[in-house]
Amino acid sequence: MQTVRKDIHNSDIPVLCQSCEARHQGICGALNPEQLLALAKSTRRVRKDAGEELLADAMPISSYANVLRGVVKLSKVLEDGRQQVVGLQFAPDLLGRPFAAESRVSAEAASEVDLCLIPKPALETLLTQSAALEHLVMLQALRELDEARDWMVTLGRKSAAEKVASFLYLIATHIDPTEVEPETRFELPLTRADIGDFLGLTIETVSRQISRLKADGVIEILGNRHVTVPDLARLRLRCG
Amino acid sequence: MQTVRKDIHNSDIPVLCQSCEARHQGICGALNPEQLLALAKSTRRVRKDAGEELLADAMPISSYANVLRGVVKLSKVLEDGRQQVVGLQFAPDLLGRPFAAESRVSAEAASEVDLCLIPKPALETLLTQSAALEHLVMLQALRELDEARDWMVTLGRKSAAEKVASFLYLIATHIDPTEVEPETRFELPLTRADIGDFLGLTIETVSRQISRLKADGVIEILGNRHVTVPDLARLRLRCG
DNA sequence: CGAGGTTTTGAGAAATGTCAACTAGTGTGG
DNA sequence: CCACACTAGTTGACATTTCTCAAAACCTCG
Repeated sequence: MQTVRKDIHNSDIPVLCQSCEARHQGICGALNPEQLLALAKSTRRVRKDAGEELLADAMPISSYANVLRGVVKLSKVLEDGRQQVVGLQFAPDLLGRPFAAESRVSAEAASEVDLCLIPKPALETLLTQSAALEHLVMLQALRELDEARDWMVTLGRKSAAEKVASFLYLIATHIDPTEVEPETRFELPLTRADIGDFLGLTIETVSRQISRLKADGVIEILGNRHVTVPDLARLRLRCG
Repeated sequence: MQTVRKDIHNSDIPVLCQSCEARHQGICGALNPEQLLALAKSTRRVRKDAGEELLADAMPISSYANVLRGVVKLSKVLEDGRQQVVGLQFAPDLLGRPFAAESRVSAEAASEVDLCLIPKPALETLLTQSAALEHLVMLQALRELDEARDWMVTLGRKSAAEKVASFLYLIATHIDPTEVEPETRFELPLTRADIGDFLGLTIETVSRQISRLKADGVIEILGNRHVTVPDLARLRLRCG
């Protein structure tokens, strides 16, 4: 069987890629061992601290990157400084807009993140060679489109209370890439300011709604960031 | 030269496709004459009136469709009935979520529209055969993602006045698929209720903001739908 | 011309934003 | 290891925006 053969011939697979999330669920899963080996020659693993800028709006892109750990915040800024977070990326998403000379968003490490940098030409060469890879990239784009549209409903039609509940639910269901089940305990990867920019609310309104959820027993909070959700269904009910 | 040859051999191209927008700027441009001919055998042109439902959320999809004329409204509805328009499609967009068994949005003709229906299996067969076609479909998905993210900024961070101005600007720049320049006179393809659902506002707020733009001389309105924008730069300024 | 639906306008209510003060974490240097 | 300083988060009072409900005006179409 193919899958067994693959495991037996694990030595074909670059060491760094062997346990890599991107190979199992991310775009590298589309590559055969030779392609993976060729790609691994030009990739580079880097760790970024929370707050570091990864990609600036309207700046030329030199690299794509697989998100291996942590959360990346994608945002757009109006001339007068108003900011909107337009997406979050979790492992094993591919970071960077394919087939564009420059980014249309800015990307920032929301938490500490590990990235696998892929030089732009390396990925684009592979994309022309592998229809399977291009297909996976398209599927990610379609998934991000679905997520963006879901979020538009939250931004346009939900109350502040529903927005905050929706955000917490989103994090619970996405924070752990290896786990299919939502998490009941997690660290918030975003500051209150970031949450506000994601939800189209002020920092104060976010804080008040979190306090309310806490008072109502829907969530527990330890320190500022550590959240426990005793009953996910109850949180889900608050999402509108 | 390829392009000249193509024009000389126009007889290879199905009659209905010859003047079709989708062949020039849409996804059919990726097909060679044989593929186009094969596809044309199973496509069907239909006209839909404003308000007709084209695709229901969570319903199985049997067809894709090229939008040839008019405006299609994509929307999502919350359990309690709150609605959010998550996108508008203009000619020559492809309607329908590729590689999904069911739609995640509902689609409705916002104005009278002409569609070229493509049976799901026909398009999906072609997609596996033509990397060029899949590439165009991906580019449309990426463009829609960019548009969705732009709109998230409008939904999350703009005032009601800026939202309405942004909407009018969007229509002015997209209503005519053959024209690169924004239009200064056009028919609004959406009712006030639809505009409200697109902007996350009530019908009354939309109306008030339109009245304000009219009073300020930024736009002129004849009847309920016919809009003239004497100075697009002035409208652009109101978009925030 | 009239009926039905759509749009506009007004007045008051509710939600969210703003500004300011206060509190609680977090990290650093003695 | 503790104390201090700094940043992030919370809470309160008030302002502003947007929503809600109601009525009137306006189109569109038969």
